[in-house]
Amino acid sequence: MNYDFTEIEAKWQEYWAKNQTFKAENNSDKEKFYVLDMFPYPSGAGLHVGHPLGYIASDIYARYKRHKGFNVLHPMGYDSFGLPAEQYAIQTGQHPAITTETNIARYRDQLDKIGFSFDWSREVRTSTPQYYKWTQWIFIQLFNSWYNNDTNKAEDIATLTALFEKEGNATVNAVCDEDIIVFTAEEWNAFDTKKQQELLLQYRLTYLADTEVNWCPGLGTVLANDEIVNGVSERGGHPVIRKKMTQWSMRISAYAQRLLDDLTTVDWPQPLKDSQTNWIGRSQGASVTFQILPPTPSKGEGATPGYMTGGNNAHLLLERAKEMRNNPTEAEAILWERLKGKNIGDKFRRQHLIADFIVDFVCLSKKLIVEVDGAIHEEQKEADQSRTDVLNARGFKVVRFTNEQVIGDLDAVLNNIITELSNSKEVPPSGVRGIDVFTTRPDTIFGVSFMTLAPEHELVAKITTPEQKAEVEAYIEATAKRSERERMADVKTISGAFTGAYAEHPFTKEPVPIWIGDYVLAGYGTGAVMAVPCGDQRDYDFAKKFNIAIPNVFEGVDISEEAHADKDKTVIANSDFLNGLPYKKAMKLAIYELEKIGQGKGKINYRLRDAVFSRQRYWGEPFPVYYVDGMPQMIDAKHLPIALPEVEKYLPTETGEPPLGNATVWAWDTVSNQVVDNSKINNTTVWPLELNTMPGWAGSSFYFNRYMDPNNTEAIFSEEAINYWQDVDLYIGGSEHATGHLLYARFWQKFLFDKGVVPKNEFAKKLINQGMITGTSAFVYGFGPGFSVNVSNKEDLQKYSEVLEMKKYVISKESYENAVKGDYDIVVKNIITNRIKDFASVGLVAELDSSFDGTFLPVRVDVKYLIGTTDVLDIERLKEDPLFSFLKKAEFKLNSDDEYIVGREVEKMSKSKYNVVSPDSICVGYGADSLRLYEMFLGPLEQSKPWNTAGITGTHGFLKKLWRLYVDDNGIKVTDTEASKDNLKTLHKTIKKVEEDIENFSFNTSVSTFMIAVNELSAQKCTSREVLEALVILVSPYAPHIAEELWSKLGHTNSISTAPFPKFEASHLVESSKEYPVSFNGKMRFKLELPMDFTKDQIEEVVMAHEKTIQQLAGRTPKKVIIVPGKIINIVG
RNA sequence: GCUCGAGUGGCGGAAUUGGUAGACGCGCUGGAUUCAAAAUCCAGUUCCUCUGGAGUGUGGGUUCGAUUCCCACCUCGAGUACCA
Repeated sequence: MNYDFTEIEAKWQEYWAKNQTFKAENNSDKEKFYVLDMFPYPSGAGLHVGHPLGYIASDIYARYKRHKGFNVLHPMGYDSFGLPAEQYAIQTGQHPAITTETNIARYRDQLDKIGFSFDWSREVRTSTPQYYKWTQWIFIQLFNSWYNNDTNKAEDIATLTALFEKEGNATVNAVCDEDIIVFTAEEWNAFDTKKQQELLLQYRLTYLADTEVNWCPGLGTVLANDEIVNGVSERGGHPVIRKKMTQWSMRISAYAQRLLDDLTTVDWPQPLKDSQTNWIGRSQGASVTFQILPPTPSKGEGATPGYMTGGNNAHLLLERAKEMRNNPTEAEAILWERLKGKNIGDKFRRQHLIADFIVDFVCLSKKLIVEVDGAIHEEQKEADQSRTDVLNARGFKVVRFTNEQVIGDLDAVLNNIITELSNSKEVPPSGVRGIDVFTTRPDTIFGVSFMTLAPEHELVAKITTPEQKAEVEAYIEATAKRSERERMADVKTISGAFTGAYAEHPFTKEPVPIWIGDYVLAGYGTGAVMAVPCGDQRDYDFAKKFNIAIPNVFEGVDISEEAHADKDKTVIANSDFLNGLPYKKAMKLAIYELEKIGQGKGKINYRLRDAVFSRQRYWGEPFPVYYVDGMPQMIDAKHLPIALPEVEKYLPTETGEPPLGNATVWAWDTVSNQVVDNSKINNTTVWPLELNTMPGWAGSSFYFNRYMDPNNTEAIFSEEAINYWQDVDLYIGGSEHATGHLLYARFWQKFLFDKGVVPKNEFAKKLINQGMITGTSAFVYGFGPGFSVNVSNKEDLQKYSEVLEMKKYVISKESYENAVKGDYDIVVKNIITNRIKDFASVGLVAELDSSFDGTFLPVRVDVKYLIGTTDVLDIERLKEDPLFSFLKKAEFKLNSDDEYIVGREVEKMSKSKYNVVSPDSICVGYGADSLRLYEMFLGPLEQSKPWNTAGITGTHGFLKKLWRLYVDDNGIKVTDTEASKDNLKTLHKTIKKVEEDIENFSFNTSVSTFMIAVNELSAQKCTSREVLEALVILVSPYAPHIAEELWSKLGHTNSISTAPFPKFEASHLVESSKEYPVSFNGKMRFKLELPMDFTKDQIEEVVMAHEKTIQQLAGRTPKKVIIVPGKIINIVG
């Protein structure tokens, strides 16, 4: 009986499916064990052999744990919302749900063929309403929560409103927006509902806000930071620009510290932890306020600061303002005649830039804006209102007059303006406000010799002096033009400009010049730094470039060449009260002193930003949100799920709204509590629904919990289920999820933990990153058109290309390698000669052009055209493939065996490199068990390693050998004969090693161990049931099909999957003698068999008398003899 | 640049607390079996100036003894990108 893997594997896969062998019970007396694979996105390309690597490892572990008596949860499902299906839908019109369904079916088919022990009754898909009902549910929970810093956890929003009602927000210690206003309980209670909702949004854990987002025009959506790689989108590689949009955000920053701290409590790979630590980017230091000095007469000629009030786009609007000034309307002209100079007591300016608006007239000292409008339309009113709001926010009062008023009754208008002017208080110069900076080195505060603001900093326009205005504006314009990518790529060029303004050093009271420079990022900290050139290389370089002083505040440190950024062993000098103190003490004291004068305090800063949660896409979870007067409202959880609506097309609408804007049935009826036709929107009971959808990471941030009770329709999961399964014991997946999925999932888990929904603060105890399997591409080496030919007319040119077309050559790798070195072998020389003859035959004079480097060209061919597992190319089949039609006429130069051997090179496995090997073809040729063993055998799980199909004959051969140990031509040959000592020794050695290996996730070495065991037992001609029955259980996690088959042949009627793992007994490994290695000066020279119970002295006696020892020593007397009984003998001398 | 990981035969890799470097497999070579091939089995396979010697990226160190520990450097891979 031969090992017929095809039949065996089909048989057992059917058996497992039919008997639900791997169904996990939520009620069990057994100890639980949860093994999880990272959620796959079912892509259209299907699996290649690299994908199942992690699945095989986790499956082995899951099966092992079942043998060890655990109740194992080992589920699988699909993260099925996502961009590729939607992109495909846009191109073809095919509904993404259909594409997704097809892809999943293919995935499932491939997975089934590898024999995984998944509990398929628990399968989930993020794109089904039954699943995303709970994604929406969690979103609502986040909306209804705020983060209380005092209790250090998320709490229901009701506890916050209760506080507001009682004592306002002054005493609330919450994670919230930066720009909150302070209000009392009375004020809160007096606010209307809309105002209250607005204020609450600043506290909610998911909130709607205007945020600078990464907008990707190519994909028509915003992207999270982790979805951008090198300044372009991760998917598709489209450019990304910064844009301000109203978006849902997740207040993940509230959890920054806990996400960092709890990394120490999980057993995850260090590089992964490092990358999260990095991403969170905690830095401890102080925030320090520098007062801005009023301009001194010598510097500013008495000019009042605060003249520059433009916003970020000032440089673009200035031209327009000039133009408008030159072309005033009639009413504007009349009014300006009366306002200009100081005709009515205060100085007015016209067509002045404030924020991003050009206002008609402004009195800066009184912060009064006068606007003259033409005919007023309804829409214009709305726009004007929002403009007024912005200006009000900047402290300006806006009065409006119509053209008619100005022309008709100018005096009344002027009186009105004079009244407003007298009402408004004198505005203090902006100099009294300070610049806030964050620094990690408050100990070096006496080394500050300048300050640098980001060019985008809002203060820049306010403090720049008239003298410096032109330079500063030119610089801002120049940096604005540089794209984000350029700025990132070029960190060497130091640039900046002086604002002309000065700040006051908090301790020395010395003036500190304020510069702007693009090495300061607007998005980090406060967008401003106190520059300490002696202690920071960037500040140092900047100071050198612009000739700014570099005071040294370090004792005994030379800073003539570069800054001294070291903290340890640094002693502070030239720093008043900090003199002589080491770094840590100086830091504490500096903060203490800053606090004393009210100009600073200790602060911890995080790089982690709140996560943008809106996507302008169709194929994602809809938000359970509708809008009343522009304020978002949650739909009650009992009406979930809010199903994704049907749309005509999957593109943004003509007005630029997200694809859901195309839906005609997408409004919320608050009476019937259902989604209704848009035509019913009446803004009283029927309201518009949210048009954005959720990002890809929403559904994958809690799926591991949903698997515990995936079909529950009443709750996200039952309490019994979550309390039994608790968390994931082993999580296996790729390292590419380090800062995306794994950070967001931890965030949601902590939130759900705070809310008492889950019992564990972290969802996965142990995590392993499996390495990549790379492909081995196949190359042939073409001989290109490296000839210079005298071509004088069109006809010649025609002939020239005909000759080139007529014959193409593919040379061997050796010929190629020599040829590129300029060393032409006989084959190449012949080709050249023939080629020249060919040209001559049509009357052309040709000559080899050795300077042309495309003469010899490696070309990738598909690895499926290699014969068997060899490197021999099947030229005929290759030539039939239209993809390789360019080789159709090529003449392949064969070797002496009449074969063409391709060159191989290791590269990433990808379709475009023609090196993809699919698991299906391996299963057909060698079987799933061979594939499983081979994937493990390739090398350590965590490392990346190249795939080479040829090697699979090794594990396949092993399985055949294993089979023959149990079965011969007459069937099963196992007997009840007693096991020999050697049999037991081999068995128990194997049990010990395999158990240790699995526990250490060292699967490659246990495959070797099996091979050794089978080799030994075959040599011993072992037929003992006792030994062979144990062996088949050991092998079963790795090669489950053959194990089941042999198990049943051994007479068992149940599945092997829960058979108890054999118990290791050390007694079988006890040896009576040891073959000692005898070394001389640490080099092993010969071996010596000695009894185990020999003492050191006995060993020394025998060894010293040994003839080989005498020969080695050649008369010398050893200085020392090291003997470690049971280990080694080393003779020194 | 910074952080992390890795460098061992022709190839994938093994060596558990510092104790026989190259297990196991691929490939290759030779042999057996066969009309022949496949399959299977047996033997060999780190290198060299080969009764000996050298050798785990390079150079140094600690040790009786180093792939393993320490220092410096080189190469490759991954992550990150002016984070104050």
